[in-house]
Amino acid sequence: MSCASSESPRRIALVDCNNFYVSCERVFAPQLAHRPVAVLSNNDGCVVARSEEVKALGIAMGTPFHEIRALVKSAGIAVYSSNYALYGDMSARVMQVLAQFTPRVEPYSIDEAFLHFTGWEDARLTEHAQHMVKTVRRWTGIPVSIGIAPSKVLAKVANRVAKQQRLPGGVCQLTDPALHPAILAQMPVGELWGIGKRWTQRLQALDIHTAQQLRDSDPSQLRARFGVVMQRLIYELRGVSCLDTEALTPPKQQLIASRSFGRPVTELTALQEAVASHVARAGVKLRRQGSVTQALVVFIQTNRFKQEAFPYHQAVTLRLPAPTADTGKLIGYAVMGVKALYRAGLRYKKAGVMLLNLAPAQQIQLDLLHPGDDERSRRRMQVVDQLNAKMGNGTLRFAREGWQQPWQMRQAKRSPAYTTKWEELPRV
DNA sequence: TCTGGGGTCCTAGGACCC
DNA sequence: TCTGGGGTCCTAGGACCC
Repeated sequence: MSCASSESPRRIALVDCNNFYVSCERVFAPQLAHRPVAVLSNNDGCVVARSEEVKALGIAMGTPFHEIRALVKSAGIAVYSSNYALYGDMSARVMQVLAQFTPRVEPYSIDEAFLHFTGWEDARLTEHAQHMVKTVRRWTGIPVSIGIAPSKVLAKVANRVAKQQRLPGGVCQLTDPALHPAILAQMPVGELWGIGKRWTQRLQALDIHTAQQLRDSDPSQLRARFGVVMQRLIYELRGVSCLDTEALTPPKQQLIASRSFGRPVTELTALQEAVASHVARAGVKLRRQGSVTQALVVFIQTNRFKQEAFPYHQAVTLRLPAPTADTGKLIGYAVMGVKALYRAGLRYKKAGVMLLNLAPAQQIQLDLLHPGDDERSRRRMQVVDQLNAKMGNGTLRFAREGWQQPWQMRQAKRSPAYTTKWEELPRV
């Protein structure tokens, strides 16, 4: 196992946007401040973001929306469908502001980034971070919290402390090891970054209940039981940085595009349309990162929550004769895959595709019998992508994606794409 | 009626090779 | 009568994350 050898100790800040999706909605709807606000997952299925007021009402992350309809009404909760055009754009703005404070920004998710301040004076870090919090708020409208520590896992812990205890300026600095035991002893082991449900149960069975107890456990013993990931986590808790600190996000190795349907789908052609449109979305992502794919997985499934007479959940993997980034070719394979999977008489709930074995378009092995995408194909896809980027998604699409698309997901309460569509600019 | 979508890393075991 | 040992690659599945 390779952990950081000690030159100067690492200083890692985790910047996390508070209730990110809710905060994005509030930026353009100031009347929502201090009101309970919730944002739903795709298809308006589950609650995926909650304002503090909603958390106080006892609504858990991931609660199915239909379970809380009554409460939504009685408590006057403002509910929104997910608006990824807005959240993605706001995320990019926040990251851009953060980049002004250090060149080493490592985005981790849509609402989080690790920033590297190794070599800075500890005495100046809190103040510097507080300045970041203020600047992000002023320039984007998004509130953030920051945790600073010698490792990523401890930076996560610090961030949680900053949020929970509402520390001044939204910042918690845990660079002094003397502060760690008291805080880790208060923290249930299951709330650590990297410890999920299963591991929590297994750790508790070993009488390890708090983060401090895990920190004090024997790393090699726990490695034998849980694997190297757990060993690294223990070192991270001890302030020894073991996790990668890559500044560059490497290209994805696989891409998934899938959706639940707004209502059950029974027809083969409708399933093929839906899958074709998922392929088109995956294709855009594929080309954006300059990759080609060598294998395609298609899957369709019935409603897993329902007692169906015939629960059906099947996938087929298609190895492509030559690597490609051409949506047209991929759709051709995908609709064949759907046909092979399709059983008449079932009510399908969800379908999707995965692109696997991605490789850089520049470095593919050439095959005399199965040449890859030719120049015409590349230029065609380039035109499609550019046009859709300029005129809006779906402006130019493949006929196989269908026109009416009655299977589209529900999105009844979506706010406007305030920042990415001219027609939807906010009026002042 | 209604229950999201998109990722990563690690490990174990089988196939195959020398 | 006898039937090794070690390496690599691939895949499936399990764990985790937001």
